[in-house]
Amino acid sequence: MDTPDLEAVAQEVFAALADPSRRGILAALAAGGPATATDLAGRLRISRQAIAKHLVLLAGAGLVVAEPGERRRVRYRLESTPMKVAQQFLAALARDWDGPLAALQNRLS
Amino acid sequence: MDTPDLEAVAQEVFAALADPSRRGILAALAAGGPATATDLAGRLRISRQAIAKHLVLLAGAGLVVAEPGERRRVRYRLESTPMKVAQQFLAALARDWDGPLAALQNRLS
DNA sequence: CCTTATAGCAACCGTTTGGTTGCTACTGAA
DNA sequence: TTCAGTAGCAACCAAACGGTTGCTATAAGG
Repeated sequence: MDTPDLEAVAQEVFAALADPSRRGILAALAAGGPATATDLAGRLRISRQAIAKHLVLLAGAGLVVAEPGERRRVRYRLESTPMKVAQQFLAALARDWDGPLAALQNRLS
Repeated sequence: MDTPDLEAVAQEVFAALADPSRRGILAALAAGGPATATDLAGRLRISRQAIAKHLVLLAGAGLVVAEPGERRRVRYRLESTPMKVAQQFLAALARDWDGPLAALQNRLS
């Protein structure tokens, strides 16, 4: 209802952002724009397959979308909306904690 | 650059919040106030030692602080400040992604 | 003293995870 | 057709993770 699968999205975003390699991929995409797994493997020091696995996870979390391009190339583009959901989740959590009457109030906006 | 050790704090918070048991512990603390590991083990369905390990990790992330009480009891209390840091981290990330100029600005290598 | 209840270690175990290597399939150019 | 480049799939491996059981130590109450 008020908390649909917001927690599920937040969990996936947290798990995705908890890994340094994944954050490196996201940073590379943010710095250089959409790129392929092979391209990303060239910039980072891990193999293309490892990148591909991370991209699958990131796509599962919605942080990245696959854009099939010409000549069998697949470019990945950043998507910021799930991160905003996670941000709201954090804000709601912090709000509940800071209220010393958190146990009494159960309302969510 | 403009990313101090903010990323380190964010990583620990993300890793801590990615686990359902850990979120359960935090929810229990938010609902019932500060509690001991033994007390938490009674509410959740995992052993006290598992709780204790999670509390060590949560304390490492700063999400929880240990308060030694009377009779060798140790109560754990929530701390929301590191979550606000992670929130800022998410906000900064989303801001960079959404700005299509960010790619050009960071392309100075 | 003895009992009770708590916290802190320390192994141990099954599963997950991050990463590698190797192979196959498809596309476009020489 | 052959070749170079890229994506996808599948094992495989070492390390980390979440959780358990078992033990020790210490503090208060009988």
